[in-house]
Amino acid sequence: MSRHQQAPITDPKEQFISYMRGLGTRTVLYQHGVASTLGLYNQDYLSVDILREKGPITAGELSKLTGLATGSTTALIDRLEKIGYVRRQNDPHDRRKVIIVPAYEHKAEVSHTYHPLHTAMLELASSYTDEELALITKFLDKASTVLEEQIYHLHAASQSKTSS
Amino acid sequence: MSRHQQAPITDPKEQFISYMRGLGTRTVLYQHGVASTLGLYNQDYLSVDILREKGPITAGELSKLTGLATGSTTALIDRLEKIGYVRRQNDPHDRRKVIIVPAYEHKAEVSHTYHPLHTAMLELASSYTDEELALITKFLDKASTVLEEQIYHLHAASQSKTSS
DNA sequence: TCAAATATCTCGATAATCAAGATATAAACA
DNA sequence: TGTTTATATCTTGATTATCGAGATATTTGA
Repeated sequence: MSRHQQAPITDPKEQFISYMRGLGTRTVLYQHGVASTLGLYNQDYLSVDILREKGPITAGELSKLTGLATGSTTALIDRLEKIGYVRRQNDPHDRRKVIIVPAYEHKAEVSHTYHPLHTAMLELASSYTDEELALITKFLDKASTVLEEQIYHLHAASQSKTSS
Repeated sequence: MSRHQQAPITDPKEQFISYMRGLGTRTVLYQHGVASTLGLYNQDYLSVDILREKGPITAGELSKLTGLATGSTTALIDRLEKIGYVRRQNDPHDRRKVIIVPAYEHKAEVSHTYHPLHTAMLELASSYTDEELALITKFLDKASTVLEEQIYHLHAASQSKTSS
């Protein structure tokens, strides 16, 4: 995906931001591609990704994180449960809550889709010194924190919009 | 979004990859949040993003990049055209082709959603020396290239799967 | 104890998306 | 030059994700 002819960015910080955006778009497209490869809808694959990171969470938490209505989340979980990617479990502390437990580790096709990017990223990491890699990793951590805050504010804004 | 209790990652390269994944998930969630704020479907917002980077492209190219069927792409373009985000233009070199021209720059609400993240990223960039920022920017460039290659391979695989 | 709040699922309506097909145009071939 | 094949985009009917409202069960707070 080539960039069209805009005014060339000369400020290093603006250039940095432009590359962050480019990486963002490719990330989304990559995830869509993996979802399609696995025969999953985009939100289904995103949920797999969330569960991979967070481990077992409630249906309601998944609904909040994905931004889906609770009914859509139920349907999504049904789909994932049907193909063996998750299972539902009762919460012994709160009988209203349903815990969604990831179960896709046993699914070879899931790790199979991760593998090529994993290898390519290992190779990219290998091109840096230990110090450089540490700097980059720390940067990724900080960038993630920035995005989390932005996501939080977007949600807060839509909450207050809803109640007004 | 906190990480659940996995075995702590000790290898720096594996840690790097883990943070890349975390950033990826937040990126997708952030984009969904912005789309929702703008009242756009996720694919609509992604298309705005693609057009922002690539400038005017044909309907078919947009279909390929988003992975949407051509009919869905037509409907998507209809929606964006309806709210003034894009306009259709004939290609003088090939009368079959329709060029999709971005027109959302005039839409204040679009730049308004970019603004908070832009500011936060400027601030993050400011915490680095010139050399560090250059290293990070170059890294982002390379990571994007890796993702592009992976996207390409995913598409190639699904093409060959289709024709078999 | 009762009322209010919370969690998840059910349900009917809306609309995105798919695949097949239609139509116009361009490229390739005889 | 004319015909056949390929390409580009839109149309169409079917499928299904998603929404918002509502139902039911459980928990919390007064």
